[in-house]
Amino acid sequence: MTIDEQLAYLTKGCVDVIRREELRSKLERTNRVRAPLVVKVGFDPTAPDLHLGHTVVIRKMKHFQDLGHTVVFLIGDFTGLIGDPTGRSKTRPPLSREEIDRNAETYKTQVFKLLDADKTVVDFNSRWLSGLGSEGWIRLAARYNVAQMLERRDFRQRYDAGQPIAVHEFLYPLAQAYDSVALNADVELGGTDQLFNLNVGRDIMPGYGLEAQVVMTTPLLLGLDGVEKMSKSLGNYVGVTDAPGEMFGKLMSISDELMWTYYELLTDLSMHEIEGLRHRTAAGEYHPKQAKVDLALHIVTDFHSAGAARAAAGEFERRFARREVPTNLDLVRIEGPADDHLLRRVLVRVGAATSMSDATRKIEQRAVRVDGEPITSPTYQLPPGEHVLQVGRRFAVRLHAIRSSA
RNA sequence: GGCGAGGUUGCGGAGCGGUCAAACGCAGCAGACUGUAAAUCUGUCGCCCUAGCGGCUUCGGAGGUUCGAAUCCUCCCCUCGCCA
Repeated sequence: MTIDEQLAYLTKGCVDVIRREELRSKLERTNRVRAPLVVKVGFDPTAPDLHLGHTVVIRKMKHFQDLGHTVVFLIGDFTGLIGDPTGRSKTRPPLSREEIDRNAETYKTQVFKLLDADKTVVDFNSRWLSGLGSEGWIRLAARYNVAQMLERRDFRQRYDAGQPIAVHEFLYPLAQAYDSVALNADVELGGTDQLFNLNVGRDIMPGYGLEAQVVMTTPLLLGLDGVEKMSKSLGNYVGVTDAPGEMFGKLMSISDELMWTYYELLTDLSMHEIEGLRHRTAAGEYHPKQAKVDLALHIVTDFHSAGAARAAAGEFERRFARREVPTNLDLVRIEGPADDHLLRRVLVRVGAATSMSDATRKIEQRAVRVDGEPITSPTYQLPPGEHVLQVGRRFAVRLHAIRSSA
């Protein structure tokens, strides 16, 4: 790859690149002396449950790794004690060493689906921050001034509004910045919300006799709804540990428009290739559904395998496009007195309905089928034996009904 | 500290003594359609049952007034805006 191609690959999808020329000269130098760049990304030590939104920056790490650079996955176990300022939270209760280690392991199993485990450095910032000492902290704090701190928007707003800003809140960006010093980072990546913190590292490094790091930010990923950012609490997410079929199905539910954003942020395809696909779709040469299937295949392959992705695609086609009964259904035993075989109760029991009322509604809406036959009676009793129960298009199980008087 | 505004069903947001399980929008769920769990349209959207102009529990919390309260009164808790 030429330097220009490397630049394009590394900056694809990024919102800020500060500064592009510096990144270029770092790349030129590294190609010359064959020393990899140190690329640092910080992660919160609290329970990691990653979804595709988090993978945008992780994928960017991968891009650096693809080009032979050293990626440091930095777990902020020390900064976690401070908590990134939100204005509300006080210092957080410290996580125990065991909790931190456990969370780190969870991170690894999820993150190494994208990153190369052998080439990734996992580190903890307590390693240098807890030994910094009072003097070190004072020296560090002396590198920045209040006016600079107030450039951070939430600090500025609170200051202007006369709301309190605790002094320790200023320590967070400084600690994060010091991480860059300790690692002698060439590049720091983060979400757009991290721009200020990343820039602090950039600002203080020269004072420690180091070259300022390049700062790059990745955008927030929109969730499946295409409106809100992807978040677990909003339920519009795809978890990196989601099963292949679920992942595939969720991805097929995004809008045609959002699909192109996902192509940009969730695949390694170049912008040139993506634009090509987009034009062919607009021209009617490439079907939008096929484009979405291909996107889902890419992503499911990344987190599972090509085989699992193909299987998920086949199952999806069979189940939703052709409306056939899915294969490999779970088998649930329904055993008990007649009352337990009331269809509504069964729906709740197997998780197809959230309440008896919900189950009744679904039956009334002709959404419930037993052995392919729509059931419309709210008082339907499941006959003994084996049955396939389908509720709506997305839910199906095999049932084994056994009557007993007890 | 001073002065205001408000807490309603997942979210937003009506209601301001009975016809309120509570308008409307979003999300959700289901149906039709289709190129998919896209889009669009329709229905639904507290809980329970023997399914009915049925029963029960909801409108920050606790009391009270009334035949009857989400709607009025009292106290309490919390949030938010403006001034300092």
